[in-house]
Amino acid sequence: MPEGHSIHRLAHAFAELFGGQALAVSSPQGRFADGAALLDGHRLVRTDAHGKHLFLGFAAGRVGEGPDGADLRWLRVHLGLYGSWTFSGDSTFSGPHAIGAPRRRVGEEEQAVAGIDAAAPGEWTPPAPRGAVRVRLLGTHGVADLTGAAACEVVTPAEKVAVQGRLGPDPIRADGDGEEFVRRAGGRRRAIGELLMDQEVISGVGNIYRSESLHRARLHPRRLGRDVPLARLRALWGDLATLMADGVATGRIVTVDAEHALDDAADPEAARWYVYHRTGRPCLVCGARVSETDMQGRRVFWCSRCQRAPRRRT
DNA sequence: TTGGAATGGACAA
DNA sequence: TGTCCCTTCCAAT
Repeated sequence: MPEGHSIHRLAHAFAELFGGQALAVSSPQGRFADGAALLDGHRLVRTDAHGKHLFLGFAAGRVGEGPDGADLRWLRVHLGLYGSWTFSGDSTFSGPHAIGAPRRRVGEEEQAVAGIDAAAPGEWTPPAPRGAVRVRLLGTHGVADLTGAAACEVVTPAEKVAVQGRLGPDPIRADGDGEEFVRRAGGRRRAIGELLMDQEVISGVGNIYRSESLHRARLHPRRLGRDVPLARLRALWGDLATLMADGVATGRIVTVDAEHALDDAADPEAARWYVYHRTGRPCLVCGARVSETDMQGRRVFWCSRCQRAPRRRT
């Protein structure tokens, strides 16, 4: 799935494209029909993102049926590994684009959906759903279709709070607390490569940011949390905050500093990432071959020279 | 035509 | 630890 930066971009996109509008909510696929009925005709009034969870807040009352009230109905969406949102709309919509599509090809960007021309306002009609669309949100000028999500449900404000309470600090959020990350990761007997992927320790980090931030920090993925000095954990948090904020701004994960970027036509990924999906290729910093191993069912990459292996414990 | 793999995670044993 | 779920799409048959 897209990592945390994409979810924050989605929260911004929904606020810009649909904020304040009463939306027609449906489930073309049918598997979310009950949830869609709870939201249909309600105004989207808030959006939020925490880690990889997207929250869309709808006013409790339908338009014209009494006050909105303080209570919101939140649509909680977790894209999982293959979920995606696809947007399209008229010429006043910010162009048809998909955010968070499954990235079959590594390095693929958020891309415009081909073959859809922007229509003038009033002449636009929503396209037929493509694929198994779990939820369709239809506004005045555009539509957003959700497919493949691992989680999609309507929750109460209290339930939203409960979900967030289980999540670790998010480096992208204003309330993201680096010291909380240090507390949750420091002293732990688990590998730092596992801790970074544990959403209760830090939320929003995915498989690319994991390998890349550890390389930038010169930390081996198997180094135990308790063996990482607190100052280096703080630095790791700070670097992730910078990298992920950049990801929110650009929609791309780019972790290679300019001084290390290669202009190699045979290896276009070389300009973006130090080690991710670069097994056997030279490290951009030292030239040693990039290594790969499995860590809890996911691939993790590192440079065997820049990131020294921890001493074995028995 | 089939089958992995893809930037996750919940749950059972 | 393993299993399962959700969808897409390209490489290998």
